[in-house]
Amino acid sequence: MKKKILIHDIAKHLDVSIATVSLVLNGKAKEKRISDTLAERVLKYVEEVGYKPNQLAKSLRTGKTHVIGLMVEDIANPFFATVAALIEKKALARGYRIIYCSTNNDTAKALDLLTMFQERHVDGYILALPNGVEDEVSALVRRGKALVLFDRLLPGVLTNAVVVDSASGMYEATQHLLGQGFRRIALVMAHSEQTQMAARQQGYAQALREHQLPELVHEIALPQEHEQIVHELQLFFQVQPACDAVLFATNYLGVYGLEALTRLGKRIPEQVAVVSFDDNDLFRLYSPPITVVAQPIEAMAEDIINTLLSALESRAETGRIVQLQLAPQLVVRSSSIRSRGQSSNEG
Amino acid sequence: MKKKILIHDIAKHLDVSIATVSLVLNGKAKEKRISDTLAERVLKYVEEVGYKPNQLAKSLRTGKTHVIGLMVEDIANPFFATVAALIEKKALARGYRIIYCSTNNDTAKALDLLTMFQERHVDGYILALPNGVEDEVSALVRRGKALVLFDRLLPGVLTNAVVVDSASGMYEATQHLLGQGFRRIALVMAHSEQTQMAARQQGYAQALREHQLPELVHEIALPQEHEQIVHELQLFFQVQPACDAVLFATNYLGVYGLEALTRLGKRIPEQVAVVSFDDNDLFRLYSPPITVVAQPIEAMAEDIINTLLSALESRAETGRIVQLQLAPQLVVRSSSIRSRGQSSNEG
DNA sequence: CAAATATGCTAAAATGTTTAAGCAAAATTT
DNA sequence: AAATTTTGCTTAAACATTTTAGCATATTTG
Repeated sequence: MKKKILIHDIAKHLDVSIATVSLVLNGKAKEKRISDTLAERVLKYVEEVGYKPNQLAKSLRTGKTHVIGLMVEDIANPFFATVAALIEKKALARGYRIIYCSTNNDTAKALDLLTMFQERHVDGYILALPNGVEDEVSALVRRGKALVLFDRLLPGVLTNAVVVDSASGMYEATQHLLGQGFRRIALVMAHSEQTQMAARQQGYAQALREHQLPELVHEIALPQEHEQIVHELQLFFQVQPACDAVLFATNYLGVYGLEALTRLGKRIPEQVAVVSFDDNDLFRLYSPPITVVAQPIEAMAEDIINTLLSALESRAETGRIVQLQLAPQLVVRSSSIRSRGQSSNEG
Repeated sequence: MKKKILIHDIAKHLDVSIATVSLVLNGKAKEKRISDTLAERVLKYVEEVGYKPNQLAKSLRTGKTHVIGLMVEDIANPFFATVAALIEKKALARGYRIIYCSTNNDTAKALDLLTMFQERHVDGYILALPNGVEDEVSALVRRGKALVLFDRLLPGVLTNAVVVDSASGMYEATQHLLGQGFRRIALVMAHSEQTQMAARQQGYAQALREHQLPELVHEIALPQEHEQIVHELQLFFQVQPACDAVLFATNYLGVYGLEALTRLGKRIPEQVAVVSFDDNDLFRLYSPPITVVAQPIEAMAEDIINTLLSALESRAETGRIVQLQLAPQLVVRSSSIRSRGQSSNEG
């Protein structure tokens, strides 16, 4: 087992000071007037023996870890998993590592994790949070930490954010159903104060209001057992037989909803038309394919990491706040809704 | 902005030495004969001002970070995402943090990430690796690092591992199809030397051999564009019209496969029966529901973290190697296979 | 009562870097 | 030739802890 090689060993072998080696390695050779010949000798030897500085020591001294903390609702949720995968990839390419955690929408857990991120001295924060952590996040903002919220905002916290325009996405989806002739349109959403949830309901409500139709909202309390939720939805669809279409506010609600409808033997869209927020494999390949409000995941990831990195790099101009609102896209899939006999698979 | 409080500040305020505070905080008060009264005073004041030791300094000094590096193939793959979420949860409960990364089955990226893990001084490694990193992993094992492989082994590397018995899972699945009367059974797998892939093919091959039936294997080269893969599968199913059933070796291949079959308008199971390794929402809710070889994800996560933590804690007995092989479960879903009269939504 | 032991704490080294400040020699200016 | 500037490097402090070795004082033992 070869001993770990230190900067000290490099210096000794080359018969120079530790400082010299460090300066060369950090690209400050010119600035600090280390001669080119020596700088090259150092680099060559470092390469030769494969010396890698101890990151812990480095971080302790500089206060930078090159680690970004990413907090999502649930890493097993395809939306968050995909965003996380993309962010990780883009961050890695820019020299940053990601450490990610799921809050499961639990305020206490989110607080714990925020503390953990601070203990780990993450350089920046990317956060999709439950409500109830406003104070802690405000404190981070006040301390000038690089931070960007995504998916949802935090009421009363003014900081960088990248979100999707949920309201107009849901408005469009509702309009689409109305355009297809549906009149009793239900909305299934998570019981939550989160901003994106509220916006989705708002978009739905507005479209119905414009047609002077009543709202039919069902809120699911979370977290709950899978089986429990499906059961609750089955009951809802039985008690609410009048509804001829349903909107699901998130992809997991859509999945549960399809399961409930399948169990009840309801035919889609003849008995109930279905539209969900968020796309996924199931909706795309289900028969009939499910129309969705798709989020621009790739663009979100790009915007998130860009916003964070520019916040990180421009330590000086602390005032700057970037708030981006991206447009979701209605992906209409069941072309044969309300029309019979069409058996074509559209592209 | 309040200044960060240090152990030094605590010591000064209580008029004791830094060493005393540190010893008390690390539970060595008794051992080092710090009086109970003083120990309590320290703890009380620490609590009062909310002092938290700097983890970087601590790690630098002790060599422990309480961080575990988890490497998966793709965090956006539901199997890995779920395993990751469970491991994270269990690790957190035992005082460890997880930092995870996706290799995308890219050897170079995996090597990079292994280096990154070492630079970050992770205490332990949980790894689902592509081939080609045997030497580096062997080096880690030799250096006595706490490590556990999962999902797949690494040829020639003898160390802790938690895997599923892919061969018998696939054998059972193939037997199931044979029992249903299918005779031209194809296997779609990823082109890869990975042990779990080989085992899956082997299970399939054995079942066919026992019935003296020919193998019909199609290997997909990865990584490749989504669209490209689906297209390739469409071609396969057109060129291979003789096959009456198909096994997919992973969940993402199953998803692509369903997409290809849907586009070709093939009816399942009348024209082609489908079984996939790995479960997911799509297979469960597809109509008809898809039979799968489900992996015991919860048990895997539990075994993985237990194996790792005991490796971490028993630094002494370095010889001990734990290799677990878990049984997958065939979940038969399409009860009506080979029976007619499914009046489905042909619209 | 001297010697040995126990008690309760502290000084300082160690962890592995970065970087501000500074110093001698060489080069340039006056 | 003295003064000044530039060059090329080094010294040592700082980052925030843990932990070994040890030092007084108090207590017990012989």
